[in-house]
Amino acid sequence: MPAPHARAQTDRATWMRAASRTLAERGPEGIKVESLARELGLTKGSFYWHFKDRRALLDALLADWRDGRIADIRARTEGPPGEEAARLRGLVAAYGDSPNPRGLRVELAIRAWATQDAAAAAAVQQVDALRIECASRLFEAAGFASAEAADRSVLLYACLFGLGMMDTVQRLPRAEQTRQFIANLITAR
Amino acid sequence: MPAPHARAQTDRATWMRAASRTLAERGPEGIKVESLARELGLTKGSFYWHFKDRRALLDALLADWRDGRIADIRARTEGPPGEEAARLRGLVAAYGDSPNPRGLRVELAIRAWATQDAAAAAAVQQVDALRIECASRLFEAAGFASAEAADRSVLLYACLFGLGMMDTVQRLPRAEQTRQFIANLITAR
DNA sequence: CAGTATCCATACGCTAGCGTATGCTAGTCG
DNA sequence: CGACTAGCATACGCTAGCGTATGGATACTG
Repeated sequence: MPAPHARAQTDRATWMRAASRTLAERGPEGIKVESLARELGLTKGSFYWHFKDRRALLDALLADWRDGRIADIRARTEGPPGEEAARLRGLVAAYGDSPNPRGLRVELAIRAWATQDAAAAAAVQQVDALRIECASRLFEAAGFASAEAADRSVLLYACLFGLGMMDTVQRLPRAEQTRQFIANLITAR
Repeated sequence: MPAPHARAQTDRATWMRAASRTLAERGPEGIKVESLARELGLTKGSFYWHFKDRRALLDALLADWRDGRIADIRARTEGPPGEEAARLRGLVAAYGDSPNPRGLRVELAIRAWATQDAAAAAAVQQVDALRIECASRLFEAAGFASAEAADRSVLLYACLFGLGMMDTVQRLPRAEQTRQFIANLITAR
């Protein structure tokens, strides 16, 4: 019976997608079972069939986000040797591409959430640790010593999230040049 | 009748202080009239005498924060000429001093709030604009051209907030060295 | 085609929290 | 000493939202 299982996964994923959108737009407190149901044209009956309770949905969101981030980091940083410089450039440019894309909004929402929620904090911590580790390897391949490579990795992600929180600045005309300047400072010897 | 007026201000301020603590610890959604009342050993009767409604408390918090930040920036960056270098060092070291102090937690809570609330966004925007402006002047006094001074100011605050969001990294043993490394990169020629 | 599992709707109880209406008390003032 | 006000308490109505209980439909299975 592959069909029922597949359908169950699909509809559960539908709830998750709606919740993820809401997380980006209104934060975790904005994720309400009955609101999602209205939005999807369903009822709570469906929700409580797919999830034990509201918390289970939140935990599933966190797990999905964490796994997705981990896969993304690996994809961006691992690979055949000799292309570390290109991967580093790609990493630095990754989030800067579009202003406040969905991924960044979710990221910021979860990081804010992490200050109040242990599970969110744990997810953030795992993702951060791996990010620093993988980025450090690229910096080391670029010729930086171990300690400085780690420092620059921290700097990279701090700037990423920090700039994401400064909407005003992000919309300034010089925003693109500022991002370029910062990117150079991060990677420059 | 100076006494009644003074007392009214005092008790209003009591509500505000409690709300500010809650804002730092649980975010704006955590600020609930009846919770605060329990915490203060009072009742809603008192609250609704001092504030029109819950939103009035939130707006008052935002106004207080904005005014406080503006005063703080001015105090840190303005003054007699010739001491710009010292003031710049002080500015860079300001938030880095203690890990996640109350001020930073409030800051992050309000910035997260600003993604969903127009009033919070406006407050953040005003504060950001003045910060960039004042910090830029210090960088210019340090010899940087106008555009680069602005870029470095953005970088400074982005790192500040970004590092504040990375609790994990903040608690690492090398955290202090990392902060130093970043501070140097921000101010170095 | 009877049985069973899947998926969702309906209907209910319950709590937290906002806001209001009104009462009570202690000062203040004429 | 009566009237008035400031400051708070008490009690109420109301809504949003969580979770549960139960019924119904659809589709697959033997």
